[in-house]
Amino acid sequence: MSTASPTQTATIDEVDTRYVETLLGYNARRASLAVIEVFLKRMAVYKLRPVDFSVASLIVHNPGITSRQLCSTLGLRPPNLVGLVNTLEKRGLICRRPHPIDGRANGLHATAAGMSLLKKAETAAAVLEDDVAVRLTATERKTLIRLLKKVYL
Amino acid sequence: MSTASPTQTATIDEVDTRYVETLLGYNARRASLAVIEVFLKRMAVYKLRPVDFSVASLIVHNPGITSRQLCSTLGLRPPNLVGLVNTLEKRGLICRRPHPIDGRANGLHATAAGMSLLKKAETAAAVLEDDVAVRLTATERKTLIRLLKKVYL
DNA sequence: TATTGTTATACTCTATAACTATA
DNA sequence: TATAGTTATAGAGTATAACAATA
Repeated sequence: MSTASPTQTATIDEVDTRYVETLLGYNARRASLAVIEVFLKRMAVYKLRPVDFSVASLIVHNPGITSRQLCSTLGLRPPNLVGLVNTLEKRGLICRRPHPIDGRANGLHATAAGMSLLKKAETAAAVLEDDVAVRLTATERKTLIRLLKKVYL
Repeated sequence: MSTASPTQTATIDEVDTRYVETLLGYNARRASLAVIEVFLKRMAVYKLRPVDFSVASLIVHNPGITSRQLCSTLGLRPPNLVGLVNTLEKRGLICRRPHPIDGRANGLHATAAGMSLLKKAETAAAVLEDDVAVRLTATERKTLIRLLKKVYL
């Protein structure tokens, strides 16, 4: 009981976040945004947002991948991918080629410039992820990624 | 070298996602979106999006908290919080009261209806998080949350 | 002078409907 | 009839600038 004040007009000196911090969704979102924030700053020099980087990287590692396959893999809507691919193409990083089997589709391929940029970008990504995960040991980081996959895969 | 095809026109049967899946940022974002997707569906009955839930819950657990404190805690911009608080107030879930010390600020308080709704919503959140984390053991879930905090705190 | 809360507003991100060309 | 890619467009989310009231 003690000397309880009349609840009415309390002031909060330090916000009690204990409840929300028990939630997986809350923590996953906060961590995700923390990484993205650093990503945006560090990768600005390459003019690559997280989604651009994912798209370009998947094209590099999957020569001939189609837009449809990119959408399925990354959970994007086709109309929202068009602009991304157009921009990457205009920058000379990728090119559309006729699909060898399906006349409706285009195979997406990285250009030499695209492969060169992505190589640098992937190195930068590794560095920034090391920085973001500085409070985690190598083992903890592997564990974290393994457990995250169990949530969304 | 085997029978390598002229790289030019390959088709991708299965997308190779091994590289992006090594990235903490990629996995954190995918997991976050997976939880949010379920959250939106299950909490629609309470008309609470993740951000509404976080705001309302923090008000319940911190009677008299100010908008400014909510913004700092959740990483929101003040102009974007105004509408959220207005909506919660119009729904009769919270109320603004004059701040006991600072005449510029309002103390935010949950109404009886607000506390009642949040009690139900927090129960529903616990259930949906159990479902989302069904592939994780209780220990793994605790570990996951602990490691996520190491990323953003 | 600095801060809280607010309005107005712009920008980005995401979603839906509908069209074309091909399967 | 179904699917890949695209266009147009609407909606949601997030950002900055500027103002009144108070510290």
